Amino acid sequence: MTLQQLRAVCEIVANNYNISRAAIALHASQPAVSKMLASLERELGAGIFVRTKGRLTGLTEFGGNVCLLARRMLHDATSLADMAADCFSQESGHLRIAATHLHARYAVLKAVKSFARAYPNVGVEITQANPAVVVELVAAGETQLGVTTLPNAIPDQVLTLPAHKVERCVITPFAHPLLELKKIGLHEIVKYPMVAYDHAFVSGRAVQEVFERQGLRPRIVLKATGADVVKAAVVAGLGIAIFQTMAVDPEEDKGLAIIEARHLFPSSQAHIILRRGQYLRRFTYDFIARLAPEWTQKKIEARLSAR
Amino acid sequence: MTLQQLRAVCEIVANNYNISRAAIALHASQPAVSKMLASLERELGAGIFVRTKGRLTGLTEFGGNVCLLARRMLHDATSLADMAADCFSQESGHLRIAATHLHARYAVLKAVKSFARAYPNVGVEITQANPAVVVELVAAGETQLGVTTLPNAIPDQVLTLPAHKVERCVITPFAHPLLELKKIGLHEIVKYPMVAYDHAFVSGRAVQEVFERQGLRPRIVLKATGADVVKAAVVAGLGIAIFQTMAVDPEEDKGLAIIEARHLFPSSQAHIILRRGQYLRRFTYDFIARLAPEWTQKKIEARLSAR
DNA sequence: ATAACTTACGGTAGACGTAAGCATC
DNA sequence: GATGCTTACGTCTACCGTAAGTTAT
Repeated sequence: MTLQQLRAVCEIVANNYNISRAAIALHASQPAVSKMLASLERELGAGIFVRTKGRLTGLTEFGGNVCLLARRMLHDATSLADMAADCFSQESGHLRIAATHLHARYAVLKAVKSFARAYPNVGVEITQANPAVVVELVAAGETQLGVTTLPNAIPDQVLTLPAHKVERCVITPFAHPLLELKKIGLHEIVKYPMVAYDHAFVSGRAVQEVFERQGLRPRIVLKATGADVVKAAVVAGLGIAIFQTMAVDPEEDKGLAIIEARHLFPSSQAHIILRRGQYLRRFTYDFIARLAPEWTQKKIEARLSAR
Repeated sequence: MTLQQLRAVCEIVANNYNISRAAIALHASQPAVSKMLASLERELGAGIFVRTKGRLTGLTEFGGNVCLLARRMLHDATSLADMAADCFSQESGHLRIAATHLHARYAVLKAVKSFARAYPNVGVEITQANPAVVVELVAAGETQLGVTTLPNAIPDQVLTLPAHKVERCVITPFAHPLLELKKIGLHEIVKYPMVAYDHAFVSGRAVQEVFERQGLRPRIVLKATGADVVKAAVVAGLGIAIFQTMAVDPEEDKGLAIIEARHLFPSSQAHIILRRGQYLRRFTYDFIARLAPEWTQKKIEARLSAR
């Protein structure tokens, strides 16, 4: 039994039972992967994949178990390599992060800025995805950490550390009637035309529900999917918008006025997602500290070992 | 990184940092093992063992972590092989059991008798050891299961399933005055000379403490370390003895009379010891069922996955 | 015809064992 | 000198890639 053979099995599964694609992912020729699989199945004396009409179409029951154990073994192998890298030069390697668009754009990017200066030899990769996929990527070990609001289902392979809160505010052009008020409420906001996130976005839906619960129907003049588009629309005077406070900066966003509205809209909690049993490089802990200073290495290790 | 390299590391540790012995255990030449280690350390770029004066004397901090992960990976590998063997022919393989002397001699041996008939191609090995070592052997994966009373410390790698109780009785030669009594008590027993287990044995000490607590001092005419010696001494009329009920059989032990005494002496609990995360062959479950019918495969799997 | 897996075959890297070399006790 | 690890070297396996073969869409 070889780690390479197990790698082949996992990669074949990850590529929809297509040996050719798996071969590409493994930087190997297609027959080589075919033989890795064949030799492993011969050694174990049991089929791992279901073959129909000369193609792989699925895992046998046994194959499913193989896959689970193989994944764990391969994760352990990378943990070993990571640990080793930490022993001498802790300053080179790769840090892969999965995050939802907003966190990637602001919280993560801000942390990366200072991190990249401190670790010039660490390559940082940010993958954008929705919350469920972020968690999956971390669970699969594709990325060392994730930053997202929590999706509905959380596999027990991952650990979630609450980080910063996402508060909401109202953004308006300069010189808007709302700016005159001492304290704003939903009824004032709904008087003015509004630029909104598309429904598909979690934050968009959360805001919409607040209005619905009060029986209010804001007049949406534009729906957009990008934060920058929404901002530009507000600056252009198309309407006001409900926005994540973290996503707007008085310095950068000239032409925008910000009205705190955390009392009106639910704040959501950003979480850092880690994979249980994954060895984290020192610089990964450092990165997390830049993202959420309250999560020191000691605290994280305590959480990882507990339960 | 190769599984073989990891095997070498673990075996070197298991053999007191002696590469030569590890080589023998691995059925390989000594230079081969030396090179496995060297190539692994070179690949990882970090020392695993502490070398002083040209010899290995211990693990580095990193090496300790390597060892832990390596062990898990190798366990996973054997689990894979075991699972595979279960897929087609579930009737050949090896079953290794660690047990204390008494359980090995009676409970385990009895189960092995019928098991061996059912699985002629499964080789059974019984290792005798004291409770602490039994648990260690299971924790290390050296044996699939252990049968013993619980030692003081139980590592969390193992799972303990309560099995049969060990009750005590009084054995006497035929035609002994005690046999006339309807119900016996400590005060009656202490009147007669006694053959006893050596103090060193847990069961010997447990019995002795019962008398001491009552301020009674039985007259010990012989101390012996083997159950068979004690029995023979009783038959010979040297005295009576307190014995584990399971260790005496009216059929086999001619010349002995048995008086139940479970109300006088504490009964101890035998436990089946399993390693968490270890894949158990079907025949292993079958063996456990012969040992303790209440522990079905389903119940065991539930316990293994819980916590 | 194309996509996809397997078989065939030749080259090469690396793994292993024997033998020799060094160090320590 | 005995024990124990490393280096050196020759052999040989087995792994990999190229290329051809087979089968289903």
